[in-house]
Amino acid sequence: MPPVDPARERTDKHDLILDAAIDVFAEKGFHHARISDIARRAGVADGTIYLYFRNKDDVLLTIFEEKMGILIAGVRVALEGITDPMQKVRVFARYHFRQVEDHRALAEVLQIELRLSNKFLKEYRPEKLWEYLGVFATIVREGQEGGVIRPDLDPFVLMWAFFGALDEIAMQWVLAKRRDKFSLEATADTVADVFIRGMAGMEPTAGSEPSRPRTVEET
Amino acid sequence: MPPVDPARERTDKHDLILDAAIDVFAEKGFHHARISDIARRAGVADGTIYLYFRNKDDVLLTIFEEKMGILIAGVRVALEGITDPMQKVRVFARYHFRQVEDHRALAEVLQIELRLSNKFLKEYRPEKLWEYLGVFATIVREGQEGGVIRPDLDPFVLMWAFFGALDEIAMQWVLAKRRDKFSLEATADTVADVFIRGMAGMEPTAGSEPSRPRTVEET
DNA sequence: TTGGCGACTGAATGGCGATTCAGCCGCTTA
DNA sequence: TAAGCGGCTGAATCGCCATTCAGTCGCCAA
Repeated sequence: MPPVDPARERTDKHDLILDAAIDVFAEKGFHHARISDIARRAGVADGTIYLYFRNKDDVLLTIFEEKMGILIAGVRVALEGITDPMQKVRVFARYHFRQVEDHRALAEVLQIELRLSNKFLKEYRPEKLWEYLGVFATIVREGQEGGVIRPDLDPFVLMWAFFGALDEIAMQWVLAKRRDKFSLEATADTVADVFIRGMAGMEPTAGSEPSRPRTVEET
Repeated sequence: MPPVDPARERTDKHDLILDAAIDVFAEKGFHHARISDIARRAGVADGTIYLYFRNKDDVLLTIFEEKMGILIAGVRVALEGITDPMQKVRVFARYHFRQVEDHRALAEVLQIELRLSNKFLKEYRPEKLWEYLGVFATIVREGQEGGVIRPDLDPFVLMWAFFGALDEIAMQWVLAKRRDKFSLEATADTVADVFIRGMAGMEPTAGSEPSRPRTVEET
């Protein structure tokens, strides 16, 4: 029986190639990955990839766009219903690291390979990344409006600093031989905790509980 | 008159090529940079580069090794004589950003291009980077021993977090079209300040002033 | 003056792998 | 049954550079 829905079939192959590409890029790096490697892993012919993507760069770009879109949607859901900005910071950190943990190969590609060339960092403006980071900047701004975060701190600087911290740690985790050497979740709490204390501005308004951060060691 | 010292002459060409390579890598990216580009900019023949370096990768690696060595020596000098760990954190951040500002092309190469492939992050262990970061970890450890930094924080996690924060901000600065859009020095103070407060374990010793950080917009 | 040497040159080589495209296959429709 | 078509194939092409190496140049020592 032929595929009931050709569009569905099409989508399948598109995803099949992307997933294969994530694995191959993670394993060999973008430049050392051959189109034929991706094709073989996806179980299609080399030429088929060009029916779905303009070229090799386009494959990488598409991975970024599609996966970041999922990430952004996910973090918004994770933050839903939380009102305390400080708690939001902690949830953001945990969410970020959980994604890294659950999608190791993807994390590797995004972290290492996307920083790979001018193509992706100079010419190409990663809107999706900004959108993701913007979620954090918004948390900071809300915290400042609510009086729990010092108003003299620039939300954008904090956003970059926080993301940089998470990203660097994730990078080390990804690169580490023994992935179990340290727990990303505990680390998320440590980082969130340092930022929370560092950003805290004044006595929290009565009613919004202080949400004392837990540290890694603390029980 | 022939060069008095042949070794000196040799060194000159070695450096000439490295400096040219830094410019070219920064401009076009490692993979799009051609050996002939470097040669032309250095004013030597293509083949000459192979008299001084094993291959193209070796040129990049050498840039990293040599320049990181200078960076490490420099930060140690900058920290000399400072005893307050918190002050050291601030000086570290300022030093880091000053280097980025003063050696824009180099910063671009180290930040963007060194993250470029498995070659440099998986197979190659950047000892020099660890040595540089280790300086920060030592500051933290000393602060913990002196009782000014909470002892429950892992120095290595802090080290990565702090470096990640600095690095991400530097990256944004390097990528920014308008380099004068924000001052790296003011930003250094903001980041250092957040970390200092975040790591602080007890009432600051009398005498160490809180040093309110400036924000980007603030003049 | 000649021979030899080290530093340097830059055109030619060679390999690699992204991209192309002529054609196949299986299904649908007339 | 035949013609048409969309999706797919994968071997051949082709451009791009990193790397090589035969040869040049200037200098010195014999």
